[in-house]
Amino acid sequence: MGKGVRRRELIVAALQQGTVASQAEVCALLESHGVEATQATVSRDLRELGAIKSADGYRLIGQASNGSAGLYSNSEKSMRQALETFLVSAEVAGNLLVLKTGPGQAQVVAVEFDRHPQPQVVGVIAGDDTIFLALKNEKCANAMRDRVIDLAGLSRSGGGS
Amino acid sequence: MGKGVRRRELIVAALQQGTVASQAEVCALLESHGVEATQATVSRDLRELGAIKSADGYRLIGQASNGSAGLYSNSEKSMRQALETFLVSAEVAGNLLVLKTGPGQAQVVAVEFDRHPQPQVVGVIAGDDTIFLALKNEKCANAMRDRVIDLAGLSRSGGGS
DNA sequence: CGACGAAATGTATGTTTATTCAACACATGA
DNA sequence: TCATGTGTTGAATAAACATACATTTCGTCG
Repeated sequence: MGKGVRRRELIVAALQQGTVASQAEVCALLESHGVEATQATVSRDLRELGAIKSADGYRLIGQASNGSAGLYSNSEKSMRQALETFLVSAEVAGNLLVLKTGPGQAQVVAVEFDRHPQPQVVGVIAGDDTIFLALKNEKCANAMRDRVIDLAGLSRSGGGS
Repeated sequence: MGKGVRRRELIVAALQQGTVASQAEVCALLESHGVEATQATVSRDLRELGAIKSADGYRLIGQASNGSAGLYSNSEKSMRQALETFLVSAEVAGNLLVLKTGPGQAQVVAVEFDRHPQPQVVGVIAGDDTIFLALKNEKCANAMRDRVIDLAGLSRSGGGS
């Protein structure tokens, strides 16, 4: 687990610093920092990080306007804490991610999503013990579920049914 | 010089409308509008237009708004007023249309949708500042977003974060 | 410990995008 | 007219990217 985090931190740092033209370039950069990874892994990382590619190269969404982007920035601490404390389950339904918390705790968690907006999250609605997250598509929803479960420290097996 | 203008207009329109996943898809779209072009040409056009590609597909940065007049029945007057007053943004996610309002205003707007039911709207749920509209499909969702934005008098810029 | 399951990653390969190069269209000027 | 230059495009191809599947890693439980 920890190994991948370091790699993504490096990727985020690289993208924030200057533009990177290709995934191969990212691989080289990583290697120069002592982290080995193949293009395939970088491809997956970039998708997870919500990177976009323009004619200039890769960027993180909101990079220009918002200095603190990136999935693993320290601003995520409160998010993690909220999920660790309150999240009971996370399940995908189409492009919706449905989060369950203990009674009366949904708002607390939802506020974290409001506070740390992410591009692939289109909207959030919270009831008493349930949160609906509208994601851009089903893929995003699955990715977000995995991340949320990871942050909460839940096992990914349990799930539903 | 000027021949490709029509083609690029079509591409811009397509990108503003909804997500396009690949350049091949753009080619197909163009052909359906009677314009022939190969993937190579589309690749050049997209670079020229400053398009970016994310996991979701192609987008334009700095999208310009495109005014379009509408015909709206009298019964939609209160709807229009509510949207004009309260709507902040509207974004599609799958077959969902996610509307954002100011704090505490979502219910007011949602009530309008309840009051003026439309066949393509399958369901409505509202939180504090967010409304989820479930549409029959993604196409309906896009159409409804355009309509709502138009009624509210918003430009169709944003997208991004 | 060994077996198992989940997650992460690499390899190989398929898919998508960018570029090279030749052909064509159109304008200009001798 | 013909030669020449400029710009656009398609076909072929190279480069870049994504993904299916196999492998490794790591934690957990007997």
